Amino acid sequence: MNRVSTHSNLQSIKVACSNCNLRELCMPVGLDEQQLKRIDDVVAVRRKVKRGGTLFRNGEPFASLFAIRTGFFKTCVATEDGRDQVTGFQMAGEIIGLDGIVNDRHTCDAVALEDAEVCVMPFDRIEELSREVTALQNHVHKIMSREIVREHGVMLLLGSMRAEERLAAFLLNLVQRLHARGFSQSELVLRMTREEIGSYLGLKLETVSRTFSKFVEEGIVEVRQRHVRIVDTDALKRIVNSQQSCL
Amino acid sequence: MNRVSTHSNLQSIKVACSNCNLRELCMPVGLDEQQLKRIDDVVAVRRKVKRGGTLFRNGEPFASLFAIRTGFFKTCVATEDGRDQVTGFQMAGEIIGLDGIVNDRHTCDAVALEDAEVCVMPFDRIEELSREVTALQNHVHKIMSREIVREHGVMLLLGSMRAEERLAAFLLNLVQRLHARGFSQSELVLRMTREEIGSYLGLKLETVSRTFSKFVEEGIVEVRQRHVRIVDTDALKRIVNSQQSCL
DNA sequence: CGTACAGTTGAAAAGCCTCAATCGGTGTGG
DNA sequence: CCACACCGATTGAGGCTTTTCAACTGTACG
Repeated sequence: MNRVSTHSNLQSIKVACSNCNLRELCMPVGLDEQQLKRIDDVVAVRRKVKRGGTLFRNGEPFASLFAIRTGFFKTCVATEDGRDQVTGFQMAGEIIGLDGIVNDRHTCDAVALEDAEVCVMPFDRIEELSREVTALQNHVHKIMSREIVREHGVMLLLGSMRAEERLAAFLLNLVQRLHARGFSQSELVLRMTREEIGSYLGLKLETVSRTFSKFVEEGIVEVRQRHVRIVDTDALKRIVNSQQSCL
Repeated sequence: MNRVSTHSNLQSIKVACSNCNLRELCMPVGLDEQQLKRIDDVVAVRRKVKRGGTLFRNGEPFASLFAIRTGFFKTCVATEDGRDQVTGFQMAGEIIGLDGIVNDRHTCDAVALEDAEVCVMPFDRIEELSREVTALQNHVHKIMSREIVREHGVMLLLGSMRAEERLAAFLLNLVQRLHARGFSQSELVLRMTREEIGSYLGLKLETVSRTFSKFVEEGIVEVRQRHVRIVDTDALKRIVNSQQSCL
């Protein structure tokens, strides 16, 4: 099932971006041999996180960015009064921890939704090397900018979409990212609960569940627990761009 | 009224961060004489934008970041179907345009809500110089990370707060940022319409208006058009951290 | 096999939105 | 200088979406 399952159980194995099959996702392209070698040195160690475990927590000192090798994470922020908000779901090849740079402390929690392994990239090493390798510098900037743009999209979703539109947009986004990683365009396994989906989408879990049921009734998707099969992708796309645009 | 109103009308005046009174807001601190000089060279020109004018638009090629010298901006994203979402309000000393880095095109509009002037900072120059001046490199990273963290906060607001909490959080945030720029802690002039506030907060303009009225009734603020005087800051803070936390 | 937890579904309530009318300031032209 | 128009803001009434509370079902795991 998992395309990227060729990792060793040994922590001590030589970690090398240069022959990592996820390189195209988290590293810059078009590097020469020598630059690749140097980038290998950035990734010092890998780290495993069990399902339910945290990669980092709000308030912890920030030292490294993490590239996800396998597994699935959520990041969430919380207020003092206990309310919390999922700010994103991250999968293989994505970079996590950018929030910690500004104050040298993490400002959210990163929780593994399934057993995961990440590449630890000490941020001072990244800064050091990106002073010398222009492509890496540019890449770091693009990754951060991409995260800003992604969050703009979430703000649009939270600020102006109704429940059906939110869930449709969510499913399309997930399946698109999974497809980019070699998975199906129409089938996916949700790694998160209805409550976590709801938190991300600004909805209560009951509303998420009801909206799923509605999609099923309308023949747009098939749902069996966390297994989702998208039957009518175009219908989902139409829902996202609806906005009762009969004007 | 405007603390930073000593700008010249001439475009050709020597632009220098080294003696800009906003330097502490947009540039790194602790630079030596020589580094300051070099940073002066990053800011090539200034640009004026009239009220209602755009600094950049969605789809336009990205080349520069902009540091706001005077004036007030909003940034907004839009869907094809015409719905749009204000993603932020920016004031003097803040950096705008980070969204453009990832695809070399801007992905949102930046609109001046009052006559404004910005420092144009070509991004390739920034990258070039930040390879040599570590403090600048670090600063750029922190600015981007700060934006990511800010957006996390907006997501929390949009995803889990009710109208009163959103408006209270909004007012507290605005007045805090204005205070950091030498303005009053309790009085402010809104540069945006109720509709723009609503768009940012995921509410309709009528709801914003009603919520203002409610705050007035409760003696928390005084409102005369866009002039707002915060009478009871603690009450606003209590509203933000409410979450019917009688648990 | 039973317990715990995730998910579903129903009914009622709350909150926000929509539509509509009105008010108030600002700016313009007669 | 006043009348009018325009735009932003306010307020009311009714409707719709989502939430809340509750009961119940299904699945996973010891």
